[in-house]
Amino acid sequence: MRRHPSRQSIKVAADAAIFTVLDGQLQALLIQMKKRPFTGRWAFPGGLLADDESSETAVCRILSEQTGMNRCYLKQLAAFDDLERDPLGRVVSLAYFALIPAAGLELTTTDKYADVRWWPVSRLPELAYDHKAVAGAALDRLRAELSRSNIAWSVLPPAFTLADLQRVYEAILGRKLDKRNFRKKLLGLGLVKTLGKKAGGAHRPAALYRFRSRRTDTAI
Amino acid sequence: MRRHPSRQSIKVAADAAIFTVLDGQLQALLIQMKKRPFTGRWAFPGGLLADDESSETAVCRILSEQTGMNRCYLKQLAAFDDLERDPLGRVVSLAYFALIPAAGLELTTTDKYADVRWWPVSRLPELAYDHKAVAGAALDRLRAELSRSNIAWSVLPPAFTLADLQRVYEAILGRKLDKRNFRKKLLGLGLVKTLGKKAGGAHRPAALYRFRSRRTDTAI
DNA sequence: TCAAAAGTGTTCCTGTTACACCCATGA
DNA sequence: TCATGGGTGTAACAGGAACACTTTTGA
Repeated sequence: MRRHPSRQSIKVAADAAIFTVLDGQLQALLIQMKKRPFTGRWAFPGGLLADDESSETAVCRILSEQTGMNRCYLKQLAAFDDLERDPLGRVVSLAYFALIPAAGLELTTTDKYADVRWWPVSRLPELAYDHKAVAGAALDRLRAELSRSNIAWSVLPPAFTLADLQRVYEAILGRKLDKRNFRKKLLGLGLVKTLGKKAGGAHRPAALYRFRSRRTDTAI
Repeated sequence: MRRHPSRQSIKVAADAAIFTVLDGQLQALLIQMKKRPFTGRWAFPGGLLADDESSETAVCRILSEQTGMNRCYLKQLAAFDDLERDPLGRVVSLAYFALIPAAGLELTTTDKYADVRWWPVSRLPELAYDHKAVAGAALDRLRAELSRSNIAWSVLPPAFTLADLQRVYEAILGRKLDKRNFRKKLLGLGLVKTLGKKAGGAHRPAALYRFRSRRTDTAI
């Protein structure tokens, strides 16, 4: 029996698990809650959808409001719908994830939140709602995408060295990679193209590369 | 600005893309709509969540009501939330998918629907809502799961031959597989265990196998 | 004895891993 | 001249794909 569908009182929210590579570490963008019952806890940015908004539109608006972040390419992660995930009422959350460059992003939040900042994923604080599960799923997915797509591109500037790229991979995967194998594979994929030389630090300059295609596509 | 969240009027539904292998073909379970504007069109079983139901509970209830199907192990596919996906109002759909045995399932629907039946995925009728996109995503996912998990188990009886298993793989993937490679790989995985002999048809009897573990787990 | 499906190995190719040394530069 | 990070090749291995004949049975 369908039970009073016209009186359904479930709300729909969107949450965003945003990652970057900063200081050689994979980091996640979290906001600190003010309102009860999660006062002081950290959470992924998120909020309810407007009636005339798709979840993807909503998550972009919410990110802009709660973190100061604009423009991003998000992918849908999953729906989270445990009955008890929000103690204040029944809310189904559509979670998105993305990898973005931290450089040039000025983090600012509203007075509804106490703070916004990057947290290394290896040392996340206690999270509100069911965001620990969201974080786990997003991390798994991000790592899976890394080998299946060119998602790493989104975290790098237009020109970069292969060592830069390798550091991004290592930060996301959380383990060291072999330099020769990494270069062989990446160059073999033909996704990057060499440019000139880098006036590098105090040592031998590294070759600079750029991506052949700039879009973050699924499946190489 | 969050726009009147307390007055949000989005509804949440769950849809189920159920597949089986029947007559050597991959088939999908569809119901035929009566109500406008999709009168006569076919759709995946689905409906609104009750307030106290998780989407997974809801999809099981809905399947039981609309198709007569009980007990199933569903996996979440994705959320579909185009603003225009339901012409009667804003409905976000959480789509699930599963592979089940057709044998022993008596298909029955309610008077809200005109019919329920299996349709070969190679010749699906025109679908209601955005169910064409749901079907595409479910098929992609089903095929991906096939090589990553033991999902094929759910479509087979307790005892089966390797030829049976191969036919299931071929039906789902939509292409022929090499017999020797298939057997080598499957036996190498150590997921199946031999039993006795089959009093097969008019020819050499095939060895029977059973699954070592009966549960449909992700990742072999 | 024949028709039909069951069963069986090897070779090739490709992609992944492990591994150590020389090069170019600025300080 | 030296410290530092940049850059390079090869051998072993594993997994996937192609490919054809013999075996067992009931009719």
